[in-house]
Amino acid sequence: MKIGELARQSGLSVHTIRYYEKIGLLPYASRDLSSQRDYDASILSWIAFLRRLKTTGMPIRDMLRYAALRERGSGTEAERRALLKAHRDRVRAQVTELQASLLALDAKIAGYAAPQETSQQTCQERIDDAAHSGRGREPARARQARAR
Amino acid sequence: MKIGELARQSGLSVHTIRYYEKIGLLPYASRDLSSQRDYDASILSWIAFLRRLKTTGMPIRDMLRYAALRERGSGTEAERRALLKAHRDRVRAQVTELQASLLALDAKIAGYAAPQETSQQTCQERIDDAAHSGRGREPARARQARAR
DNA sequence: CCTTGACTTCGAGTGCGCTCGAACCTGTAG
DNA sequence: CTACAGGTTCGAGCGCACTCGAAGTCAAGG
Repeated sequence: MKIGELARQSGLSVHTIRYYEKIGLLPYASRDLSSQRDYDASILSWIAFLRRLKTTGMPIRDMLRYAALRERGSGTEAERRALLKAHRDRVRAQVTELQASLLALDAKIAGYAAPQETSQQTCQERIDDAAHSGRGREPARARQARAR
Repeated sequence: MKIGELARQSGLSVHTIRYYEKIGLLPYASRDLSSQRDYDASILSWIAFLRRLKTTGMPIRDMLRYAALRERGSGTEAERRALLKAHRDRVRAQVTELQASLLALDAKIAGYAAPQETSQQTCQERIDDAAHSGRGREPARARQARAR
């Protein structure tokens, strides 16, 4: 499988695949006669796993640690396992945090009365949301910077 | 409250507070005689809310939209509500995805036998993890780039 | 009077994870 | 033969969200 095909099948861009190889996330791919990368389909499951790590928020430098252990092969299982366990714990904590935030968001949304369903405006400011409590400050100041 | 105190109480750095004001996430703070920012304690709940949005992965440009609506005051409730609902849906989807990933991680970890508890090395490679399946590729290539 | 420390503005720098473009090579189809 | 679709390497650039440093102001304490 050449790089374009792998890109199609894996969902990574060709650029990203080469980038991943360069930094060591993907093993150095063997090249054919004209030095084009030739991939085995088995790489797909590794990429899928990398995607899992990525979507769960693992930084690349940690994926690199795992990838290096994998490259080293057997004898590194305990370490890989420990790495994943630590990551799993972080993900669990993150899920817990997100769930708490969901409750907070639900409450906040409920605070903004229903839009058509019941009434138009009720007790929004009871939840918090009081931006204008201060004195008359500079009204028309430029005050934008980046904010693209 | 001066900026240093707000930094202490909010957990943001002084630099970040000024940055947030500059881009419009925090309202322009009134200044005292020597043009030092003077904050009302009520800003703390707004910062706490911003933190919620941030920890749930909302990009700053979206927080800016919300902040702008808040600044405009009443009449923007429906829009704010819609914004939060859309965000909540994304967070929910993310939680679902993370939970699926947790299952995958659990399975992967289980694949790496127990470290002391049962045996030392069992059926790791059945799960996937076969880095070395190819031909003899360049063994000692430089191949590091960034990877800080 | 002088130091200290907290504040001010401004613009530049950082770390991450890509993303892109330039310049070049190669195999196949028309 | 030529065009073209793919591939190659290399280094530069980008978007995000800060983070920092320089140079200056100001009020209170010794």
